[in-house]
Amino acid sequence: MQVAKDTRQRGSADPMSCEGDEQGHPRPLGQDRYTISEVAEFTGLSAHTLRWYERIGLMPHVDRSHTGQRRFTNRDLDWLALVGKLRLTGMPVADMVRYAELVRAGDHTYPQRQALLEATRTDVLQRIAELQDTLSVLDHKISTYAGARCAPERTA
Amino acid sequence: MQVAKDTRQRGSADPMSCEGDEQGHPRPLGQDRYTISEVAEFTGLSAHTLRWYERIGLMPHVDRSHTGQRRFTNRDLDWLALVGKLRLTGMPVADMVRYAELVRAGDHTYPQRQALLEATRTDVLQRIAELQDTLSVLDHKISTYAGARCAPERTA
DNA sequence: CGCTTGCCTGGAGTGCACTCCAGCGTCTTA
DNA sequence: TAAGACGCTGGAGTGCACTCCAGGCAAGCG
Repeated sequence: MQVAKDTRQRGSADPMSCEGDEQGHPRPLGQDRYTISEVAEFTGLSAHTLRWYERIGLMPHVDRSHTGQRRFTNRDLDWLALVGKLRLTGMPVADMVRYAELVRAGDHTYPQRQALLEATRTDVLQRIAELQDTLSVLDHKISTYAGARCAPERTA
Repeated sequence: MQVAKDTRQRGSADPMSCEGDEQGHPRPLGQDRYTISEVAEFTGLSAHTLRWYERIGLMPHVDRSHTGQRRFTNRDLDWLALVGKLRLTGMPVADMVRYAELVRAGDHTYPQRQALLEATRTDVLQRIAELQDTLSVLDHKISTYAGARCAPERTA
């Protein structure tokens, strides 16, 4: 399990790549091969989590050094950035795995991927609306407390 | 554990109450004493969850009928509505319990409650910003898929 | 050469927020 | 008054998303 030569260098972030063209990371190093701990520090995920993501298929298979250590590319970093965004939306990991599978399956899954993202988009819009609603509730209560003239409600 | 007479009727939602004056529920029944299943249907929480909320101190102690069954009031419904909102913000249940404790502790905790809500508010604002950021990423990717002219990225 | 540091693996453990169960009592409608 | 729906309790179980562990390579250094 630790003999996978350092093969092809997967041309770094070419500006026309489709998965992972988000907004160009600060690119912590000029390099295109990061160790797991570099990626951990950079993404805020733990090394454990990164390995786990790979195990469950949420990462495309990551390159290995000649001794079997993971070497992440800029493309991997971009993918992780997308995953991070999707995670913020509350999308379950299983759904992200499904999306990753579609990506792995090839170009012919474009329509499904688009549909999935559009569903997510709808979701996000709704969540934003909910939060704004919540915000107004909070503001209301805060102003009540600010003008602290309020009957003792439920306190015996 | 099942002898708690139907005592005081805790004057229903008087318009100046401090906890739970959000936006007036559709008030499913004209009554002020609801069974657990009514509340479950109304809030979307399960009866299990309602009992659990009470156990962990997230509900003020709920009235009981003469046979020990729970009888929720409009005020309880209002409280649950607030809890629902806070839950949407991703606030951990433990924090909501802390807030509930402050409410139980009496009026002198107004400043802490206000601080807690303001922290939550900041949180919510940040989360909205994140989601809007995510939204723009999604829109970008969706439009990429829509104009489906995109190189075969990571698919062998 | 030995030591430290970093990384590897499969599998077990954790924390959160429920969710369900067994076994029992109560209420309602026929 | 009998049947079936509803409610009660403490405690065990579930699903998710990590998080940690033991035991073991491998590279760099004094």
